[in-house]
Amino acid sequence: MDLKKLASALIPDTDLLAPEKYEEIFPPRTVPNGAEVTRLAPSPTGFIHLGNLYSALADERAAHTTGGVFYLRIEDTDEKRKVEGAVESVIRSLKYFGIKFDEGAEIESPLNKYGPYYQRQRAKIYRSFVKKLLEQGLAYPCFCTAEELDEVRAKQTESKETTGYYGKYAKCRNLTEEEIYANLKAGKPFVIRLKSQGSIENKTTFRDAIKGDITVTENDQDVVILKSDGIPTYHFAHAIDDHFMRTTLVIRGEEWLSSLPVHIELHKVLGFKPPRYAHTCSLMKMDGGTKRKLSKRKDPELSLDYYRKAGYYPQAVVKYLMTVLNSNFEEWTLKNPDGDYKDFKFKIDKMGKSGALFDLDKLNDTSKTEISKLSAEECLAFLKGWVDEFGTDADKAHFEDKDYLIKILTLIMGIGGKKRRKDIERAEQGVRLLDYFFDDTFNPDYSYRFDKHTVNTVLEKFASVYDPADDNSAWFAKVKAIAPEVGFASEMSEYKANPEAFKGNVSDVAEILRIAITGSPNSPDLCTIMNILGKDRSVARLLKAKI
RNA sequence: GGCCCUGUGGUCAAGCGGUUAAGACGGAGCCCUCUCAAGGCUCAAUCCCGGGUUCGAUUCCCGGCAGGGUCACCA
Repeated sequence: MDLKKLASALIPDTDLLAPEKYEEIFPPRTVPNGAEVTRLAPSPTGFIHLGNLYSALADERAAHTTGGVFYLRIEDTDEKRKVEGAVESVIRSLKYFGIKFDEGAEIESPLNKYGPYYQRQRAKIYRSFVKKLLEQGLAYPCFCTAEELDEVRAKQTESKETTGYYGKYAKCRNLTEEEIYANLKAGKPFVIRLKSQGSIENKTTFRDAIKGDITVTENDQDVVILKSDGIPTYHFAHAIDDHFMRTTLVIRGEEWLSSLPVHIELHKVLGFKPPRYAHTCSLMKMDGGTKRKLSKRKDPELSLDYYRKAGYYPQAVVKYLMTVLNSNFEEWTLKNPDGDYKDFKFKIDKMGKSGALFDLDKLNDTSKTEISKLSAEECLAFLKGWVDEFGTDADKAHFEDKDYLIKILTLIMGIGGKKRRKDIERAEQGVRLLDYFFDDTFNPDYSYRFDKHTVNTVLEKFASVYDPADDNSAWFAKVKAIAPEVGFASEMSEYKANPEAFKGNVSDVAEILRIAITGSPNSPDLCTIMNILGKDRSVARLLKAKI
């Protein structure tokens, strides 16, 4: 068979570059020794999720802790999946979490020398290599229809054989020259398949950067490398792109592990040295007693928008992910509470080998801790950012008064005190903590644990003696002074020694006042709250709260 | 089902043949305290099972079992 002629008939393009040319066009990168070149290669579905962020963070850290390059490539080989604006959305979302690319699709950079970074725009490159494989007899056209393939698969499943296009099932593998040209003449659509040289009898070990040594069986499937629309499949594009973009470390989800044999064979037939691979485990979730992979259809928490809407502090999400990525990160954080996570020595081989259950409690704790380290101004800026996008009209109006909010936040965050408070976990919840400082959102629940007389006496008495000029101890002295008037103990020690003798104690007096002022039995320092509210509003609230 | 990956407290996990089996989150309790939050202290809780190898296995080997992934002209 004249393979050269066949290759030209199948790939009639007249403007293809010789495959060897690409080695010159995309020369090895000049990066320091040991530097990793990594990439994030999403398909442009527009849905960027936690798994992408997780992977992107690993890529970004692997590249930047070694002085390497992290780039963005768009895997748009599947026309059906394309969504408008998806690429910008990926970049924007990752940027929100502090992850930036050095080069790639839609990235302004002088480094963009290995593009184009959209696979559809790389069709010529792929086709040049497919043609070469055809000429070498390492690939062949296949005219099987989807129906035929389905039929074969059904039969294989029924007889419990391995499904796929291989061995005796590879019908088109041995088509004669006449048959091929006849099919071509008849205008039948075709795909190009790899003529696999492997056998499942041969097993080798392969070193994965995360999983360590794994057993791989040679590929014997005649996988499709070029689809009938002339665009390559993921497998083929991966081999070509990661070779010519000079990727050193391919970090991807472990769902790719099973197609590793295909990728190894592809690199082999193309004459490329494979990159190193790191297969990460998936983020899992507990569902009805068993673990399962986080799913974008079922789990809203997989979407990054979920975290933005809930108002998680972006850096906290990143830090949480870092603890999942490298468990010794947490220990490092404890030693370097104010350290930049970028100073941590990320190691790809420290990544966990088993799928981690996504731990919302831990994320919450991380977010709370991160927010507690902010200055009042930083916290205000963060909350305002959330309010601008997701807040109510009342929230937006409240956020006009910057000075007032700074006072409130200084109190809520415990700034100036011995220890920071950790009341704000997320913006969505933190903004609600502000409600009682504004009359329009003050929504008290006057459920007192004491009788009418006691409550009203406390309220009236305190309203009459309250003076905003009082410092904390003067304020508290007044609270204590009221206690005996309603039969409460004014000293805790006194009460504890003889609880039967009193109806209550100072803390109960404070509770009544607190409910009146804030609408809730729990709050930060009441004296300061009243001070922030001012005398008129404080007194008004005390009197309004009578029953 | 075939193939591959994984298996230490409720969760994330250190651990690389001999340890009282770290730490963090969560839980319980105590202290502090005008409540809450924070903080401090304390406690409970783990090596999937069965065989080997070995003086000794959580660590090594084999076999089960369990969980996960994957079997497309999707990535």
